[in-house]
Amino acid sequence: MANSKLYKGSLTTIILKLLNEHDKMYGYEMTQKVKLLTKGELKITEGALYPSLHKLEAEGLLDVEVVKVDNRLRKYYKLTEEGSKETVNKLAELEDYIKTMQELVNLKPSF
Amino acid sequence: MANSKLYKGSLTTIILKLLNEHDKMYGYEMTQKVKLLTKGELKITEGALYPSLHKLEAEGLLDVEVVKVDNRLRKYYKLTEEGSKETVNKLAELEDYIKTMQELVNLKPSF
DNA sequence: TCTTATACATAAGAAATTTATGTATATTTG
DNA sequence: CAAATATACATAAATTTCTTATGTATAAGA
Repeated sequence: MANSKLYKGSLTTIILKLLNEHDKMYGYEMTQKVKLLTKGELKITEGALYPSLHKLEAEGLLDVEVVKVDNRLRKYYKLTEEGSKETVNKLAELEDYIKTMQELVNLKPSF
Repeated sequence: MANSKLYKGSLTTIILKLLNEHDKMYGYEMTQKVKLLTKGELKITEGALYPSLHKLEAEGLLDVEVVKVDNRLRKYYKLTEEGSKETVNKLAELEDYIKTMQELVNLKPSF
């Protein structure tokens, strides 16, 4: 519940990265995966996730396939070709940002 | 003009870090410093910066001192005691976040 | 049976930016 | 010397991107 707040702008990249490695995933699965991978550091809330998925789909970066499992719906998302390209961009962007911020916070009193 | 967009939430930490190393700085100076330090990667816009400085001051994290130089105003900001404490927290928070995100983006197809 | 987990969804509100303007003085450049 | 650029502040409107709060429905576990 604590400080698992996202730095705004990173959620899209997280989604794309997950789908880049997993071929297809559904929303709820993503929330659990991130919780597990980050040991609870990061919590993707459903209120942020589902609208994001819809937006990415509308932009043509994701395709969706609805499947019924155990009498419950699942919406499996996967990257489109355009989505794969955008993933490369977004990951590069994030890594640049991380690098830049890391340099900033590591600056010594001498700068 | 390109992709120098900030991940929302990081500006406050950047300001605090700058003041942690520099004792006192004025707003315009911060924009130039960050541009220089990050080779243009990051651009702190004045529309974001000045309201942030005002907020930090209102919260008691910064003290301000107005000085006239060359017939122009400068507002020098410095950390209060509380501001110094908060700087430690914010930096730790950011480093945690960076670490977590880096682990996420570096995951291999095996995860 | 009650709670928790699974699985989707949306709306209201908040936070933190971007973009667009505005004011004013100083300096550089053609 | 006029015009453009740099310095230095400021605020308002719009946008983006979340959080928080709700809601629906089924399944599983205590």
